[in-house]
Amino acid sequence: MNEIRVLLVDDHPVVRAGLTAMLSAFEGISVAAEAADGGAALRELERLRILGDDVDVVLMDLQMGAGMDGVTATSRIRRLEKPPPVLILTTYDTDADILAAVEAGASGYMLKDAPPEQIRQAVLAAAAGQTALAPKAAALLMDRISNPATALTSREIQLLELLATGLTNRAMARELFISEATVKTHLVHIYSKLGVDSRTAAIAAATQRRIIRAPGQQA
Amino acid sequence: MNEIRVLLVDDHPVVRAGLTAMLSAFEGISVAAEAADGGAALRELERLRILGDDVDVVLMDLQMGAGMDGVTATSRIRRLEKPPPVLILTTYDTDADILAAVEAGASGYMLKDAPPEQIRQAVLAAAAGQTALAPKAAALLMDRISNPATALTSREIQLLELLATGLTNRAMARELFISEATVKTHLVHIYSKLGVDSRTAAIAAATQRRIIRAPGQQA
DNA sequence: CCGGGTGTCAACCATTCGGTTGACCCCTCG
DNA sequence: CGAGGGGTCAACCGAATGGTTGACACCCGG
Repeated sequence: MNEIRVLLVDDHPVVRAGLTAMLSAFEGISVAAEAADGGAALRELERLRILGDDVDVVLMDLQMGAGMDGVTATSRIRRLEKPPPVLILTTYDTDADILAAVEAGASGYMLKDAPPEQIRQAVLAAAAGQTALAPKAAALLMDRISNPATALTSREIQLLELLATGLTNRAMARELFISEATVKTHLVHIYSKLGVDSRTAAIAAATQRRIIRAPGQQA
Repeated sequence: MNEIRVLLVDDHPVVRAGLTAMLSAFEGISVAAEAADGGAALRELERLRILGDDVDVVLMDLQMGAGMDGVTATSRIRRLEKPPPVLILTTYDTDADILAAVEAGASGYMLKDAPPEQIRQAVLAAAAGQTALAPKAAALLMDRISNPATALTSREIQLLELLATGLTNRAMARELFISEATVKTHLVHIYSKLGVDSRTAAIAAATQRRIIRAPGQQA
């Protein structure tokens, strides 16, 4: 059978080198190209397509130091014609990251500290059109379905992230291009879902449950 | 001349593979051993010493999924007899990370997104007993020396910790057996020292600089 | 002994925040 | 097509917060 051709997207040369070494060591997998950010990834895909030389799986990091981030890149890729499956391979497993990735159209979510064999399995699954989820990611999505009442929407999580950076309602409104009234509405919903009654308590609860990352934990 | 022998400490197999591939490609550098966390690193060092086969540089990640973290491991290593230089190679460049690493006795601080050549230079510098700092790390240390006026009092830190749990001023006052007025006074001082102007921003700033620990952030 | 930092407290005021009600649009799913 | 959920917005009110000024007591070190 044909080799599975992978496009690596990660801003760290070290990680790209590691994945290249790791994946190339496996039978049936080869690294077709690398990119340091989302924009470069899209250009690579375009270039390879012109060569009639498509990739079977995109292996994408979420956090990029600069340029287009992984979520944006994933949704862009998924809007191409006949898009390749995008397998997220990242460091974190917070609700916010997982949800954003899945909503962007990722077909899998793996963590970088996974053993090589698991990463290989995930690449094979993605190439076959299946999904491969890290346990935390799978659990989160299951919980979403069974218990959507206490689940925050992605918009609410987005707000929560801004909240945790210390922004005022007005600043968040400007950031999200919505009115201050809407921000307050969202906050009320967030409070009730988290069982708190103030913004600081919401931050505490959200970081505690790892719904968001504590500020400073992020790139 | 002799090869520079490196001990890799990183919890991600992917990163270890990448560094091994990258460093081995350079003339004069070889990877003597790998470890997945601080404890394993110390055991590796011990083992290699018994074999009379010391390493020249320890390349250490700060964030470990489990086991001894990089800062602890660094200070332990530096307390050995004739300790090898420890070069931090990590993802983040927050104040707290850099300061903790330097205080633990690291002889360098590099970021994983650095180009291979810079990493090579840093390893060579560390092996030669010199220091190698990423630009942001260097800038931070300079700033610390010139501007130490941002130190919080222990009472203020105490308040900050309560603040991060989401308490109101009244609740903090009750907790500390002081009046609400005093709480507000402290808060104003905290704001000015942290360069913020709201409680949520104070939490963000304080967790970012690891003046306090984010609630529930222990992994 | 006095200056300065720390911790404490009070009164005041403008702003923001928390919470509610009600409303509209859009999409999806039954 | 209708119901429901998500997202958006507005107006309102009481409560909390932020910001200021001024004050007092304590302790340390010059």
